[in-house]
Amino acid sequence: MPVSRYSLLGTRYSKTMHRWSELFIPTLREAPADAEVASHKFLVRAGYIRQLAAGIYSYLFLGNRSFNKIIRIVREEMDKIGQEYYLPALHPRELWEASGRYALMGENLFRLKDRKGTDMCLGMTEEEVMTSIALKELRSYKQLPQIWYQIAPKFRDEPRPRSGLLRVRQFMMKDSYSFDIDAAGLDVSYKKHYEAYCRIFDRCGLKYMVVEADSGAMGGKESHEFMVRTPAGEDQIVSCDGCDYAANMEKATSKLEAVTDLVAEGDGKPLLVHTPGQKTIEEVARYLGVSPKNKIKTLAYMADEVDEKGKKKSRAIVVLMRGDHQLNEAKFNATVATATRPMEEPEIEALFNSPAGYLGPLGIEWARDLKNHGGKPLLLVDKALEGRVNLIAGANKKDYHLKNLTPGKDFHPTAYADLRSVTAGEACPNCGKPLRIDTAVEVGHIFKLGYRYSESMGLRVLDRNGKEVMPIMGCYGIGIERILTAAVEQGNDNDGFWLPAAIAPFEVVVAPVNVKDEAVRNASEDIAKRLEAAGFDVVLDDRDERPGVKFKDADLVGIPFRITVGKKVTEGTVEVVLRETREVCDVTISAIVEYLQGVLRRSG
RNA sequence: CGGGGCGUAGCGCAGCCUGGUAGCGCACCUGCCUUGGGCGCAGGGGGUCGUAGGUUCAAAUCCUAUCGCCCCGACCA
Repeated sequence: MPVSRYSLLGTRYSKTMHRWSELFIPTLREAPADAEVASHKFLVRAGYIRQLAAGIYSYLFLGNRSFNKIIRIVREEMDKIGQEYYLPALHPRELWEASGRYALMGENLFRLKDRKGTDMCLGMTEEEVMTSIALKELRSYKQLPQIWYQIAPKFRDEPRPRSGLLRVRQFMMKDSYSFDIDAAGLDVSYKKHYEAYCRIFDRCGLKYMVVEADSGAMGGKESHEFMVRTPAGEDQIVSCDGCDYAANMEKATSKLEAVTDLVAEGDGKPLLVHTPGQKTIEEVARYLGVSPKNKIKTLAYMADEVDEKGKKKSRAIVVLMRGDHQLNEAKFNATVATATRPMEEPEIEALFNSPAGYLGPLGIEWARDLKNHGGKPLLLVDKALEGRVNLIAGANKKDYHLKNLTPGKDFHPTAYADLRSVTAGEACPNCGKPLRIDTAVEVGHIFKLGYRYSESMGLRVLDRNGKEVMPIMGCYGIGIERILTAAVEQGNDNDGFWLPAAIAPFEVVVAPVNVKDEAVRNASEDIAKRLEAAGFDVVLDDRDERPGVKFKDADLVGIPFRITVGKKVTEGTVEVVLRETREVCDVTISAIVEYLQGVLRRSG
């Protein structure tokens, strides 16, 4: 069977040759006005999707075919490492309260009531459901490890759905969960996912990169994101062309060039200097004739917390950065493990006894420890300031700054932490070459969860000594429509897009130039049938349309190969057109199957 | 949630300021014509002007409310 070729690609959709004239492929000459990004415009124009509501889309014939091909690849690879489940999307409130996420997820969780008035919600992910199964069923270390997954719709009431399929409210997700007896086991499950994900994205034809990611405030240890570079993306990733370093902005670091510290003035003690009207870092630096690198930027935040009794309390958190550096709020929030907001003017006055613009770390009693802070304000200092001397900061007095400030000597930070956003061109922490920053779409995420759910939901098994232990978990996600979206973003031009053959709705479109010409028509039918028999997903454009119409549609809808059947059939020849390069090649009709198999093998 | 924009035929838009017959291009239907890049000619169908209320002799147009969609920001295990 020539189908053996398909063990290579493994994407054959169904054993049916489709005739364009009988299909519903509503292509549009113009994109809807509200589409901004390329993938959104083209998927609508190509008749893949139609919008139902903000962030909610219907998949038409072509879209669904591509979608199913992606799912098939994901399923095949996941089946190699885990077991597929099918879990409900409709969850009882209690389940989410058990994990503490009912409150945590806030407005992003879709909530509804059943007829009896019972609170329900729509699943955003399935940690709770999977863990509850594990909770009821897993008893012994002998049953571990387990990897369970599903491919099912997820619901998130996003504050702002956008960019077509990139950020939506209902989407298809492959989510899997691993349960291991110990951290070493989790390492294995994690690695299996890492490798499976690489195979999945490779087979889907994506040019992706794997970046170190922040595991957030969830207490996880290790996390990687699978990213596809595209200007349409919402994430920023930092990477190095010189080595394989790559991380997202929340995690990225860089090697900083050494800074020349100022020489102490006077007796070396903090020295008050008059800086009338000079508020910004730039103004002060220029006024004093120093570089912003020798200045301290003082940022004031509040963490609003609610204690067990429901009482609100706010804690002041002050951050010191090098004058020319930007605070990364994700790093900051991860460090303090809570949500924060900038201080308001009265709060600044209350803590510093000074107007904004002249803030500094002196004269305030800071907490000694991040956890046991005793209600005192926290002073977090960015690592770039560690070891620096004779810096300049605000004096907490209008129109005055202080010179000769040395952290650890003149004031005592609660903690040093990496709080800085890397900027493009800084040196790679591994090899020193300049770093680049790109926007990207996150198509997959693997994450060592740890004991977050085992603990909150009370998951225990007996180990080989008969002792109760908490299994350790990992969770792993892939956004199905994001694969499609990223593929479209990755391959498009003015006329449309081309998908990698493995995820294209059809691999080949056979386009007879004139269906009223009997020789052309017969040859087209013959070619389409032979390709179909050889295992290709093929569509025959048998519409009685002018060639221009067929070519335009073929260019638009993402099919990677076109066979144009025209006058040259009388010589026994047709044209094979590669959509991506527009390379055209005359091929003998009798050799067409072998030819395409060869092309596919090279491109696939 | 803050800021901005838009809802008129399937799609893209004009008309609104200055109230008085609802229009254009594409798509669609019929016929003829044409057949290697959205061809041409002729004829034709299709719109509660997002919704509700108000002002007016008269509202797509002015006023109020409301719903929806898009963009920027905030948010995003």
